[in-house]
Formats: sequence, structure tokens, C-alpha cells
Amino acid sequence: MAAPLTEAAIQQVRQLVVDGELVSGQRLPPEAELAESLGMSRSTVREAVRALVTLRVLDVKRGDGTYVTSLRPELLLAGIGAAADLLQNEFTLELVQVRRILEPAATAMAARQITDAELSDLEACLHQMSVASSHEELVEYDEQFHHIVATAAGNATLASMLTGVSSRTTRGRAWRGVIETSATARTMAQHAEILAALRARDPKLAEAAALMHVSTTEAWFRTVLGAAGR
Amino acid sequence: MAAPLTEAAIQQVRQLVVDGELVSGQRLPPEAELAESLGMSRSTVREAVRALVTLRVLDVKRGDGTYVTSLRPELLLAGIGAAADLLQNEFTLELVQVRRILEPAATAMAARQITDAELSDLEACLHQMSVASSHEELVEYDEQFHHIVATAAGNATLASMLTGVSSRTTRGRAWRGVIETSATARTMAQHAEILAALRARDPKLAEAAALMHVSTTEAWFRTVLGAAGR
DNA sequence: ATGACTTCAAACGTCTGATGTCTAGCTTTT
DNA sequence: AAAAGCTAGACATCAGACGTTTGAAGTCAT
Repeated sequence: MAAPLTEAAIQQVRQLVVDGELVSGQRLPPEAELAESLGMSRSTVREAVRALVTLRVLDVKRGDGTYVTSLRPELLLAGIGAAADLLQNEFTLELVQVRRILEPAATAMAARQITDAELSDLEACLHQMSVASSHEELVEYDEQFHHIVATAAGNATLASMLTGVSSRTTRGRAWRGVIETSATARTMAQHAEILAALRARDPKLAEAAALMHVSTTEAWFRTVLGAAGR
Repeated sequence: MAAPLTEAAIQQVRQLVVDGELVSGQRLPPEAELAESLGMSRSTVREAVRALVTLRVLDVKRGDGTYVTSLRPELLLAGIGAAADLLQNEFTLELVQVRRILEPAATAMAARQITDAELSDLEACLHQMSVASSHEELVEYDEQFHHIVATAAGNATLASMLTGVSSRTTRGRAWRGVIETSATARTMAQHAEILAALRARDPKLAEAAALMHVSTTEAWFRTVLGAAGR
């Protein structure tokens, strides 16, 4: 049979992490040693390490060594965002649908435990959006707004996944739609409604406000993709 | 500044895919040509290719060439499952919580459009589970059951994410709990209830049945992690 | 003794070139 | 025309060399 040595190396090192023989923050043996102990050349080990770096399991510090990352959800699930950007148009609506499920749930959770500091941050975001002078700025603070809400839900895994499905490109396209349809005022109002619900610590209301917001985005994509897409 | 050539190569090739210059199924130039056109050595190009293979963007066929994958959600989001297995115990509960959000929603969607063939498959799974003779077999058919439901929801992106958060290790641990607490009969009954709701094409009921099921799992993990975990 | 500067060994980053192995497609044979 | 064998091209792996960066030990002036 074939000899996918690199793949084997990836699995072996990965297994060391799963089994707890390599813990978060720990330093790996130098590439040369690893190569010898795994019975392969340094090039092959490097390819394996590169793969695990891509998965955010390892972190290489040049001139120093290779370390195991914190293995936190924010890192390991960051790939979702990258993946979302690569999905074809065909799946844009699917992404929004997932967001439609996650965002209301997360917003409801946030309503139960959001801090005053986070509420202030949200208000600041809202203000920045209202005075934004460029499309990029608008998207930037919109992203920040939703990220704060997701984080306030107190579930890092959920927050990472939600952030991932709300990738920047999708968000950018949605805002272009908002502007084209002169719905900026309405969208801003929706954000204000979400903030108000959170401030009132009203989970049900927050859930509803978030659903309204995502649904607007969904409707926009449905018309665009339905008309031009295919 | 530093010269992360490999990283640059990854981004460049990735950008070619995003920009549509490399479409799904297309073959890339040979490593040698790529190296020359990107102005770097073959080793470096290989590391970049390896990274993109890990992300399931490229697929290397030895002796033949390197191709762009289908870029479907099942591929690009498969990493979620791998990531879930690497998450520390600390985040197990977070994963279950996400599943608690996604699974009822997906099950409700499935109730609206599941096919008769899929219903038959589910029944077959259920039967296999009832006569399973080993722990592995049980987990196997349980996994299959939920995967069919997720797929029947008609959203490949959602299905991939749901499958990802229901990683095999987590599922295995949950079943161990089911057996330890002699709750096998009850768990089987819950699956039957989900199937019944789907068969009745009753979204609300299906949602409720799925929520009940996931909540049982969540409760189990809460006791285990609360007691021994820390 | 303290702080800043210098030196240096270790480790990663990149390149080169050679050899092994596999695949697809063509050629030959039947 | 179908099956067996052959070959060019492409990936897999290896070995070795050299460049760059980093952290820390060591040095020196204050």
C-alpha cells in the first residue's frame, strides 16, 4: 500500500496531544529530534508540523521552538470562518440559516448575564456605526457589535462558531444590500432594539430582536440569490 | 521584518480559489511550476499545499497532480469535528450546549421535508441499536441516526456543523454514561420518539423530542463534570 | 549589585538536488 | 477490441547546507 508518512506523522503528534502527553503550552522536541524519533526526515516532519499549525494545534516560534497552543475554542474553531469564505454562493443561504438558529439563541443567553461594561461597549459600537463614514467602518463595528453579544453569552465555543458563520465577506455583502435598499436606518434600529432587550435582561425579547435582525439579512440574500444567482 | 514565505504562499493560493481563478475540480500546475511562478522553492510550496490539503481546499493525488476539492460544506467544515476532539474537558459542556441549540432546530427542519426512504433508514438504525452487542456498535448506529436526521434537514452546512459538535469521543462518553446509569431503555425510547415525530411530520413535536434527548445528555455531563471534573 | 550591551549556541526557515514510487495514458500484444 | 506491459510526468521522501531569528549566558561600565 501507499506510505503517507506525513499523514501518519500528523496523526501521531495529534494523538500525543489528545492523550495528554503533550499539554497546552508545552514545547515539542526540536524538528531534528522529532524526525529521528519518528523515523523520518526533517522535511516530512515539517510538513506535519505545518498541518498542525494550520489547525491551530501547534504554534511555531522561529528561532525558539514549537509549542502546543492553548487549544481554546477560539483558536481551534477559527477555521470555520476561513471555511465560510471559501464556500460557494450556493451555500450562502445555508450559512445565514445557521446564523438564524445560533444568533437568537446566543442573544437570549447573553440577556441573562451580560455585564454593564459589555452593555456600554455595545452602545459605543452602535454610536460608531451611526457616524461611520465608510462601508468598511460600518462592517467593522457591526462585526464588533455581534461579537460582543456572542461573547456575552458566556459560551466560547458557541461564540466562535457564530463568529465563524458570520464571516466578513458575508457580512460585507449583507451591508451592501442594506445600503442599496436604503434600509440603513431600519438596520440601525434593529441593533438598537437588540441592545435595548439586552439592557432589559429580557431573554425572550432579545431572542426575538435577534431573529428579526437575521431574518432581514436572510430575506435580502433570498432575493439577490433567487434573482441573479441562478 | 520576518519572511513567512510559506504563509504567503498559502494565502496566495487560497486567494486564487476565492477569486475564482481556480475552480472546483481544477488541476493546479505541478509543484515545480508553482514554485517558480511564486518565486520560492519546492519545499516551501509543498508546505503550503500541505496546509491547504489539511483545510480540505486542495486534494493531492500522488503520481497525478493536485486538484481543487469540491469545496462543499461537508469537506470544509469537517475540521470542526477534529477540533472538537481536541477541546479540553472544560469545554465539553459548551459543545453540548451548542448541540442543544442546533439539534432541535435541525430536527424540526427535517420534520418538514424528510423522505420516506430516510424514515426507513432511521427505523433500520433504531433496530440495529436495539440489537447492538457492543458499545462501539451502539455508538456507531447512534451516530448514523443523528446524521440522517441532520442531513434530512436539507442544509448541508448545518448538518456538517451539527455532526462536528457531536464528535465521536463526546458521543462515546455520553453512551458510557447512559449505560452506567441504566438509562439505555430510556435513551432508546427517546430515539423512537424523535422518529415518531418525524414520521408525523410534526416540526414542533420533533423539536421538543430532540431537545429532550440532548438535554438528557447535557444533564449527564453536568453531573460528571461537576463532580469529578474539578 | 544593576542595567545595558555583546556574543553565541540552538532552532526554525528556505533552498538545492537526488532518488523512490505512483498514476494515467499510450503502446503493444493477443 | 480487450488485456497486458511500458513510459513520461508528478508527487513523496530524503539528505545536507546555509541563512535568520531568538533567548540566554556572559561581559562591562556605572
